[in-house]
Amino acid sequence: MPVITLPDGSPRVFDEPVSIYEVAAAIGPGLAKAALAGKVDGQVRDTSHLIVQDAKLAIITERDPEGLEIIRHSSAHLLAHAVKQLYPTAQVTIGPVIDNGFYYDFAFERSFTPDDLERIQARMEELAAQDLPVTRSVMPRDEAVTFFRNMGEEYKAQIIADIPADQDISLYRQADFIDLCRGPHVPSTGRIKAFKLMKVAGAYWRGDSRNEMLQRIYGTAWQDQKALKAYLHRLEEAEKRDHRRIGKALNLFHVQEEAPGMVFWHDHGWRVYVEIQNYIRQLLREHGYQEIHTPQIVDRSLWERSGHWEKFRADMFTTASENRDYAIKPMNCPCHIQVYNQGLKSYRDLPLRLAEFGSCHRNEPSGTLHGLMRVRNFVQDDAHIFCTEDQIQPEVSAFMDLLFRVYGDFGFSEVQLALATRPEQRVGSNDVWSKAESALELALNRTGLPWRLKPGEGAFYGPKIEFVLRDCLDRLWQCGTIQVDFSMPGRLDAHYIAEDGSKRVPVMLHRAILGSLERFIGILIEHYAGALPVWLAPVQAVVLDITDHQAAYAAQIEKNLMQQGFRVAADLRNEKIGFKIREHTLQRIPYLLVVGDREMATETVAVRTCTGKDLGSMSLTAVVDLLQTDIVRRGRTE
RNA sequence: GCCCAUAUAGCUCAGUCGGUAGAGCGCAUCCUUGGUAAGGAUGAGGUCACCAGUUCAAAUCCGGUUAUGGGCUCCA
Repeated sequence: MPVITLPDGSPRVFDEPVSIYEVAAAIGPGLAKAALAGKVDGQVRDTSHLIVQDAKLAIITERDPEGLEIIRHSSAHLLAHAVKQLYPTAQVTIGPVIDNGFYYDFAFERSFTPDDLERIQARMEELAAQDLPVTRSVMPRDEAVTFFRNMGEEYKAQIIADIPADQDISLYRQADFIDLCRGPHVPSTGRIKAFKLMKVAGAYWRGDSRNEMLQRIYGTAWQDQKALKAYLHRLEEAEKRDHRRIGKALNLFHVQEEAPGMVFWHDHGWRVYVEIQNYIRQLLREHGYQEIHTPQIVDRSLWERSGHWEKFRADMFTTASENRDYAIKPMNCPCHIQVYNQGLKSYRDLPLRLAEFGSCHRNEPSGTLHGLMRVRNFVQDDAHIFCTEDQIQPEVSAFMDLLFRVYGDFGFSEVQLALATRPEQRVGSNDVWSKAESALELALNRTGLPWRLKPGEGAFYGPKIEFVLRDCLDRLWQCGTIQVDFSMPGRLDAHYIAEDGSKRVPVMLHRAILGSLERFIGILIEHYAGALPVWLAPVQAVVLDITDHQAAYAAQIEKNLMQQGFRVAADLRNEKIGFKIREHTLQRIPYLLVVGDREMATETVAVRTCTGKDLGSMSLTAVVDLLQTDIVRRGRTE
């Protein structure tokens, strides 16, 4: 006599064990039709699941997040079903749910082509239209291994063999297709109504590059066609924001074959770069940092002592001259320790904060390069803080204050924080690790913001905090970091004389707010869709004459604003005003200053914004105020 | 680095069955002096990424190289 309690608290009494479907049907035929699964005492189950005892039950439909997840999971099965029908020699492996969709990895003797994808999609649609019932069964583990091995599914058999022997294995069947799966799944294939196969890609068996390469088919799935269309539309919008496309359209930078992973910055892109650098430079100076500059090419002996030559040689560019080997620096810290080591340091010198916009090169694998986001040559807003163990917490807190200020100035209001703690392989005593970890924890708690713990994910040389930004398309970007380093100062003989006269090794904090400037600019371009705020815009205003009667007046305004430090240009071409406005609007110039005979007579300009708003005529002083206000506000909307 | 795809004019892209290359935008010249997202005419511009091969003939078919794109892996 199970009593089922529904989410609104109302009880339903049944005479005998009931399935979730039957409970839904008892509530109403509409709900029975909509039910995808049920949550029984917090556990998501198939609609066929039999409830024998009193339980809390929530019926899951496509409107619930769990419902959508089930649809995606079942879509992966539908994909595997279609592939097995069309290509019987393909072997199935795994097919999980991912953000916005699913994928399934197959082992197949040849590559899937885009044509195959179309055939598979069509077959999936047929199978969905047949509304095949999906049924669950259970089998002992060893039996399941034999079962799949007999079907020729070696990979599945391997997966099952890794499951503890005493555990039963659940299988899901739809028509002639049967797959190992934890479930739950939709009651029948007709419930999968909106999906699209997106692409084929290689993926290693069990994610290990030593294993064979499988073929992964990605798909997206939604509760209905409308949501699918909205998602595909979002993808198109994201593509329009692609920084590579905008970088070309706005003439910001280019890359070419002869320098893979390295950027040729053009005038307008470099203006943004320099503006950001100067902003950070000024801020660091205000916060007690010293800016230094160290060599890019350094003898291998330094990299041997730092440990890089042994561990990361393949990732460094090297060069040689007169029988000496050199490496092009992949990071600044070993050089910063060389600056620290000039002159004996006292505890009174600490904390010592050394910053550098150092050009670093890393020989990243060719397949990972991606526009500005993943490059081989980059500059970070990098700095190293040399301090005592007791100074870790105040330094980290001061850094975080600075970081939130910077992110705010760039228009990012949402920042996620995470603390990565000691990994298995590490240097330094447990005492020192505990001290550093609790210092970071304290600094995190001081912010009053939630943060996530990533146990074991710290570097071998110390724990770290990671800062992740969310952009306007809800994408996440890890930019900032602060890492405690117990290792490198000692390796490179950094010392200070403590209060008691003893010689000690300082702790080093590696820290960056923006990370790679190249990547950060890529993020900004996509975040703003190229329409950078006035303080960063390569050209802040363009003066446009209506006819060449006003050319001299327009040129004079351009010169005036330029002399006041603004980035302006004049467009005096013999073109219609509408044409010029269109062009500069597409170039995302924040303000267009139009001058005709009327403006010339009254010594004003007519101001139009990038978004098409007409601000009317105003004097040059008013324009300066307008620009100045925007620049001071930076990326803050309030 | 690995898997798949792609590479044609400055840009975005067509190019069928293998028969010596096309559009729009941009650029140049001329006309037009026009008040808030494209005025008109004419013209120039390509060793079809690179290297080899099949063929009477290759942008097109085969192989290789490089780069790019999407993933995987890596990320001090």
